[in-house]
Amino acid sequence: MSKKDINSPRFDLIELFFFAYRDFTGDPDVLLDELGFGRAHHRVLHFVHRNPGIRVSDLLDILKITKQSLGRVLKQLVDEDFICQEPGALDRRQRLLYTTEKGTKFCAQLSKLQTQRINKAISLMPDGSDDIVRQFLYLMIDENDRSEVARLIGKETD
Amino acid sequence: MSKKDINSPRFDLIELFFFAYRDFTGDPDVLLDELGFGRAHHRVLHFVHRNPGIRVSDLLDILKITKQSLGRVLKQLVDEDFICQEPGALDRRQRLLYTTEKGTKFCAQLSKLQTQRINKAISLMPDGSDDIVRQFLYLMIDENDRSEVARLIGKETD
DNA sequence: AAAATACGTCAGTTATGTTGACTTATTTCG
DNA sequence: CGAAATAAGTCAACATAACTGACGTATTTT
Repeated sequence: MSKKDINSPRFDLIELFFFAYRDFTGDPDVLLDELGFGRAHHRVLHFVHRNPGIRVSDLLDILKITKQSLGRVLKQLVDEDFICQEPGALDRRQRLLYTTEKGTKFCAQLSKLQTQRINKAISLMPDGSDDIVRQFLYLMIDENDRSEVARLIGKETD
Repeated sequence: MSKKDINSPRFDLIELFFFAYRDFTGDPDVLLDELGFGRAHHRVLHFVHRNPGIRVSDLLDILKITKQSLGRVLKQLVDEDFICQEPGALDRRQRLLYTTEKGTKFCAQLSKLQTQRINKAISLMPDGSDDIVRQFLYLMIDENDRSEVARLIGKETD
């Protein structure tokens, strides 16, 4: 059996994933910090921006946190006019979530930073690499959740 | 200009990265929880295992956390016999860190879970995909830190 | 002998998550 | 119609893992 057989731990990929994700999430941290926000705010803002009119309970499903945790950061984002709430037209118990203009602009700033990092990386790689990377990240997700994620990211954005 | 030009935010990769990393780190959480440990313990244990005899200050550099934060989890890992400390032979101020047999075994369990997830994903992808993925993750790291990471992951493990 | 270094520790704070219990408004269903 | 279910919010208490700042101790360097 060879030294690097099928059961060898993939320390390289494990560690690269750790460092890459840390720096990837580190970019927005600076801007968030200036507004007194953290990563929790970023996640909420991002998924509201990407899913305008999302219900609170669906946002909880995506983020997999509790109502109370979400409540705290959501309240701050609403108070500081990054997110607004509208009662549902069909079901008025719902408080559908939207980013305000301020929220949308800030969100664009944050995703621009992350996109720049991604584009710089991809630009140094062979053609078609982005598809490979996309496929890898998709397959790293729990099998049960893949279809829901596919639905989420399948949105057109303009 | 096309609808998806060079400046379009890469929402798909941004979100895939988020979900993939969450599930990737979620695997070990179950085992860690049984021992009353968290992800902080995992990171410390992992990097000590991969860098036997590492100095505390070098571990701090890798993890980019404070001495006080490390101190808490390290103390628990030492108290519960997952990590041991030896005074440096040349400089006795140092407390060089090693995993105990117990720590080594537990570490192997954790990286096995993560390796399985990686191998399952890679096995469904074209040949050579792992090199592309490795390259991508490497290029996502801050340029300044890449050489140090390269040194870290370049280790032979058996 | 003094200064620098490696490490540890005490005290207090913050961000983000948790559980459990309860309220209010609204919709659904027998 | 009235009871039950649902969507959302809130209060309180707690856990984890990070942070800052200050200080102590052993050891090495200058």
